[in-house]
Amino acid sequence: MPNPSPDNTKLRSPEEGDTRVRLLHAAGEEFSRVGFRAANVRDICKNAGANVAAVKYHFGSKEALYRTAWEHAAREMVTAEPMPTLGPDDDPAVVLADFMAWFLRLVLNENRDHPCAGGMLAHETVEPSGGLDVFVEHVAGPIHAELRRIVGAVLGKPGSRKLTDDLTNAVIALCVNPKHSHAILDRLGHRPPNEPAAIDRMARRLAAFALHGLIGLARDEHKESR
Amino acid sequence: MPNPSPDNTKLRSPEEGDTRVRLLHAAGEEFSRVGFRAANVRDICKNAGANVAAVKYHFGSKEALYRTAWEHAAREMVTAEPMPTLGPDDDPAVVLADFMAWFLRLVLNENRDHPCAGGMLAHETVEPSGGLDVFVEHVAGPIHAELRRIVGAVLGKPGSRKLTDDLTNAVIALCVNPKHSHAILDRLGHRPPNEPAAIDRMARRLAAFALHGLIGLARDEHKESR
DNA sequence: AATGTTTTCAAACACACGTTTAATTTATCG
DNA sequence: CGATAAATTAAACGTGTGTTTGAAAACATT
Repeated sequence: MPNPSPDNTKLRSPEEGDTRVRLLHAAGEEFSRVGFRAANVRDICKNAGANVAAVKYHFGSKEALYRTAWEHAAREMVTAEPMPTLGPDDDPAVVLADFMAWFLRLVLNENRDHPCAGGMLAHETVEPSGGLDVFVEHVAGPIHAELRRIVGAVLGKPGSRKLTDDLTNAVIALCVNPKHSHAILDRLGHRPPNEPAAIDRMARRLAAFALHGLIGLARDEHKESR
Repeated sequence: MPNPSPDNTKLRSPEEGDTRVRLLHAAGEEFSRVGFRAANVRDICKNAGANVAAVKYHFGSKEALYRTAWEHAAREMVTAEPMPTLGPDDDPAVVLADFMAWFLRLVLNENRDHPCAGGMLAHETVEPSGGLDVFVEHVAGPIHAELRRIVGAVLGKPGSRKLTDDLTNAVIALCVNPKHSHAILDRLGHRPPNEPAAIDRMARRLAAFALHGLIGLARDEHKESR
């Protein structure tokens, strides 16, 4: 048996698997930067100050290392900051604004609590190689579900399923696009913000935009149906 | 001199460079599917019914082939259907809706006039390798500029630069996200539409959403400033 | 037909990269 | 200390892949 540290994902004690942890860090950075396929095991090991064979010894293969890095990243993303949820007495409009600000921070504020997840996700979206399932189950799924509830509450009366879905996705689009289209926006001279204050300003704007859109649309539907 | 067909990009006569054209087609498909790095010259040549050496002979290298395929794709994207523009007597709201419908068709309706551009763009966004510059100059740039004019007109009074930029990007986000997040939406059970009718329905919804958002925000600004 | 040019082809080259091996060092423990 | 296990290392292996070569085929021109 080549892998004598059979634990699942995270380091147990801060000491165990020193090189294992370093490898996981370096791997996260590299996978996040260039994606699974383009990532280079030798480079990862060099950055981790480890030998090439270490990845086989500690993880088994490049792919296993990738999966582990993904679990790591997904967990970081979820635990970094709690997701706002809609309580029974909350004003849906306020919660929506909070939610969008939180979401935008999650997406844009890459350098802090979850340095790899964003980049890994971007690559995984375009070139799925397994990590997406982990991500959807632990991150995207819960986010989507809660946001859908909030959007539904803002819309008021039930409304069609498809409409709520489309609008939920629209709100997501607003928050996610600044990151997704980063490379293009850059070349167009509109670099997305990265300091918390600027992110918050943008979030407020987008929330206002979304709110007006949602309640306006709800009014239209209502008018139409009577 | 190894490349005796020195024309810039497109086929002149339907006969010239038969294998050259076949190569360009196959390359477009493959690059669109898996991106530059993961694309395989041998596979491309096999699908084109050409020899491996053909890519060197006709284009010079894999990278040159990629650039040529990109120019091809960008041109297809631009010429497929004319972009709606805002004339002096047009209603900005109507033009915005038209524009968004056009944009959404451009993005989602992959299988028709520009089968490769969408996929190539997606990969290029995540892993830039040169094609992005071509794309931004010929496609993204003009689209962004015109949409910015339209958004400005909908907003009415000048308004801050940054606000107009953010909102332009917001509208773009609404149109582009269904494609970008395709893999995730799929796993969540919300497959984006691909038949023209469904695309149009979605476009109308998103346009209404955006319109309410824009004029609502413009009202807020106005109120705030007096 | 002869000659020169353009195009195609099978084979091989060169190198990057994931993986593996076998030996060496380091840690653990009776 | 000495023995067993764990961890690390340098070197090599095998394969995938972009590129190149040199010759043959197809084509054009006189």
